[in-house]
Amino acid sequence: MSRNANSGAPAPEGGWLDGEQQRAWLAYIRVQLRLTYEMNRQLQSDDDLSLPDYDVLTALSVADGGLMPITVLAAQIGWERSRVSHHVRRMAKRELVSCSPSANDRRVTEVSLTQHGRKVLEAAALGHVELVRRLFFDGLPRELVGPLSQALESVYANIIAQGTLPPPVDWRPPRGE
Amino acid sequence: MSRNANSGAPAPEGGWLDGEQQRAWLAYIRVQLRLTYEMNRQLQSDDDLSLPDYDVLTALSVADGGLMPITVLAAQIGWERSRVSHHVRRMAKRELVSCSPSANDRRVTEVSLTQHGRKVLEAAALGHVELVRRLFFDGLPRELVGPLSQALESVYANIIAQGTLPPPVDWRPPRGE
DNA sequence: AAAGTATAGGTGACATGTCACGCAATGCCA
DNA sequence: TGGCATTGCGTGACATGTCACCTATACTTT
Repeated sequence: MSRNANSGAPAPEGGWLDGEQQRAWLAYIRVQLRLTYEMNRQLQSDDDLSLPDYDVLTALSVADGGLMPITVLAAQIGWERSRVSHHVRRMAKRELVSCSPSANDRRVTEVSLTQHGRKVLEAAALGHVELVRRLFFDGLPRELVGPLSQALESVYANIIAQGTLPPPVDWRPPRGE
Repeated sequence: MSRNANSGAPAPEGGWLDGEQQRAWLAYIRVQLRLTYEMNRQLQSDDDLSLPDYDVLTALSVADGGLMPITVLAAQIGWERSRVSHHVRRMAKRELVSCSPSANDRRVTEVSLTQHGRKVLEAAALGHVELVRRLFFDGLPRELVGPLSQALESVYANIIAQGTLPPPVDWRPPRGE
């Protein structure tokens, strides 16, 4: 087990991950693949929404005034801007969101939740949350919820720091170190 | 559906997740979205492989004889069979894998790693693992690796039990570990 | 053995995601 | 004020993923 302290050089350099890390990584990948698939499927068949649709609606629903520039939205949900651009156009065609140019800065397109979009989201949230609880939390022992959060939050902070996408607007690195 | 195993009834029934769960879920979603994006991007630009390509190659590389029926492959990596079918056809066009009918059961298509495919995978693995270490494990305190594995393995077992996709062929429900 | 059922896989239409690139509005500065 | 880089987005071409449905082969029953 833990033969090495933290961020020294615990891994076989230039090679693989060590045993413990490999176990964690395999578990992560497996969960990720199936969970994404299942969520997509449930939303699609129950609510006629894709998981990406749902991500967009959720982000907008918690935004101030249910309204957000495309760039900000992209940073919130970790997408490229062009992906957001394509996607909101399609969603606008389905009346889930609407896009309008900002008066302030005329380069900016503000994406907002429509009445219909909000209703669809509220309807979908129930089933989605139920699925998440059933697939994810029903399998997760109570005492591991905290450590899991801590672990993933650490990882997230690191991804923000090291990755190529900009952080969400409200992001601040967790407690000093 | 399964009854609530936690006698404390911590979750608002039919409603949202409780506070701790919400925290875990938000962390999970954030990590998932960005990490997937970054992995895809790195493989694409460094090795001319998509993340799905990599998943397929990896699964085949650990298979007995580097060879696997489509259905088995699909179960291993948590895809639908038709997705695998489409994808391996494209990969075959790029000489990364090859498909041939099984002599045993003539419904079966065996997918196998080509020499070229194996070389490409080996070349890509270095950079990919490096990225995983940098983005994921460099941000993860040593002492949380174990709990994280445990948590995700529990979740995975539950997803297998509750989900719609078949388990991998070598999967057995975890017994006290 | 004929008929019915289950299983492996493929296909076509369509939605989605990515990349490279383009345009227009803005900011900067000599 | 006239360049010139920067920023916010959109677009087109193409790769990818999903669903509904199809065929062929194997298995089971009668």
